[in-house]
Amino acid sequence: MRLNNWPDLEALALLVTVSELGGVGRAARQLGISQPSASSRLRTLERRLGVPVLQRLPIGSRLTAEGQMVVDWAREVLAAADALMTGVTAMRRERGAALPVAASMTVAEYLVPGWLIALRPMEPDVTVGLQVVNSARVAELVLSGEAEVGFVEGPSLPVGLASRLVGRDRLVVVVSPRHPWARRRTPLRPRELAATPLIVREPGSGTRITFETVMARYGPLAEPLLELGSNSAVKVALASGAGPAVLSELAVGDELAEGRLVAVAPEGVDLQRKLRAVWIEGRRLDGPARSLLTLAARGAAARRPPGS
Amino acid sequence: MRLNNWPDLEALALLVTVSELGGVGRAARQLGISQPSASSRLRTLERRLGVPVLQRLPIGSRLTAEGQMVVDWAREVLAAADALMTGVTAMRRERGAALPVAASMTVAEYLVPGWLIALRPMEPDVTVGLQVVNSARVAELVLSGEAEVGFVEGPSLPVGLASRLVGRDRLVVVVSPRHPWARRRTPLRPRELAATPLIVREPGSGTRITFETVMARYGPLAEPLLELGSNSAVKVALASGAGPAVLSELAVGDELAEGRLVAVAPEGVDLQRKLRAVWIEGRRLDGPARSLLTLAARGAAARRPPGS
DNA sequence: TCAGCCTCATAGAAACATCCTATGGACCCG
DNA sequence: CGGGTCCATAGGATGTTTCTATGAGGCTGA
Repeated sequence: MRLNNWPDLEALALLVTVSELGGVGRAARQLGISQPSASSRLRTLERRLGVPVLQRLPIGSRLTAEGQMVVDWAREVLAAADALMTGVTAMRRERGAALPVAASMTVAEYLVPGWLIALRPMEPDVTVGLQVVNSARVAELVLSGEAEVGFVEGPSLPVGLASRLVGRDRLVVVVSPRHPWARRRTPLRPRELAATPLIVREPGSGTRITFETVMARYGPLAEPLLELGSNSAVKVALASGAGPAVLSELAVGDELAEGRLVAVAPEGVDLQRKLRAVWIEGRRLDGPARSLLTLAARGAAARRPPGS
Repeated sequence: MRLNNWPDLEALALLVTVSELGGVGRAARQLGISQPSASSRLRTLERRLGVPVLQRLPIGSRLTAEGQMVVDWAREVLAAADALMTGVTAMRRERGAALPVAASMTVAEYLVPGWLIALRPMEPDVTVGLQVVNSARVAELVLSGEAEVGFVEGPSLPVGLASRLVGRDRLVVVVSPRHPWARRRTPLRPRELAATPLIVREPGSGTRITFETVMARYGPLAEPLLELGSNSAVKVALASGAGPAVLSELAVGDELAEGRLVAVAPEGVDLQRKLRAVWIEGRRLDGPARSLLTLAARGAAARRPPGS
């Protein structure tokens, strides 16, 4: 992760806008900067990338073939940055949010920003506040009224709360492709898994609790190999070849799809868990809260696995 | 897509490094900048985000809970930016690349950067050159020796080329959740699909050719509603509610999972296609080319759908 | 108890990039 | 050939980042 030579997100956003509007000046106007400023920024970007991305014509500007690719990649970067900023903005509002939300870490990290981005065009004036806490505390916050909607993971559902399924998640045992388990032919027995020191999330996290609850009947768990405070810290440890880890499928979906990590399914163990929206029982949600729930549930419908 | 207030990628990379090394000064040293510079940049980042992310202690710095989230989100942003820069860097090298590669657009856009990032630690000194062209031209470039390895999509495989499966992809018919088809209960008949004007990629693209080849037997296709030059341009059109589009599943995986787009499967039509690495028949690949193929094939194994 | 070593923060000057307004060159159209 | 579009360049103001040098605080071991 070297520091230098990262592209400038504002320049990328400008380029994307140029590709949509077909002109440097038009894009500048839309983004509220002057045309020469846009022109110069795009030139700087091109120099930095080392590839011409724009074909300047007297009637506007079109992308080169390379520019096409850059724009598509840039959209991914900007989408991730938008998720970051949306999440941070929601976390910043402690008081005074029109829609206070509490979510457990995995849901907050991987799902909430997407929902908020989708919510924005539907409810442009609503400020959402986000508290990231463990599932037990989510329930407390919702019951006390400090959060209007909560999102929890894991098996238990406190009384007094109504809930709706917003997604399913599965804990997966993953190893680096270089790890011996990546090539094992014999199935992984639950007892062997229980006896193996693992890289896990910190105590109290939903991921950890779910795993320990499910594994309880297969005997005592070995001491963790390593305890880390976030999903991505676990992934970093995995990347350097360290032992098996337990993570949410949401956290490692891309890595599994691209073969950067390998999942080892323990035989006969159901590590699926439900992700639920919760609110005070009997209370009728309306307005922004209702919109948010609809969005969240829509994702659940799409994500439902074929066999269930 | 407003211009202002995007986070600074260099600052995010710095924060991620701090989280890994546990200290501002240590991170600065690793990134080759001075410690006060790092300190000031992090302060600017915090002010911009509006949330304290670091707990400064006399023995180092630890992340706050918010900082943990920010770091995890930032890793996603930086991964996307890394893919962009890796792709652009590979495209820039016209001549003199130790490993010249040609790829069709979908493969180049969604898979090649990941492979190159994974290849980097294995072959640190190898410069990869990337040409993004349509599948027919990929075959030409490989046969003429201008590319050592090629990646193609689609049904046809020219003679004289050996190939290896590196992934499967499926074309999907997608609509926005607001489109009538998102709620249709009756199955989509191939003939109705053929008769519907669609948003499609430009003629000559692998996506378009595959679709037209498969649909040929269901009667003549309606004139396209819109022809666009890149996957993400199609997605933008979809987002504003426009009619059905045909895209690669690779391009819309996230949108489907999050419910931002809805897939409508045409009844009984197999839109799956194979993604293949190709090279000159009889030639034995070794060195970096072999490593690249191994990486690509590894992804294919992980991505193989359960039923095949 | 205190020197030495670590941590991060602050100060001030130099370098750099971006911003703007104003202008110029190229093209199209009536 | 004027008037509209487009993008590029020039020049000066502004703001940010960079560096080196120094300060404040805490741990550690003599």
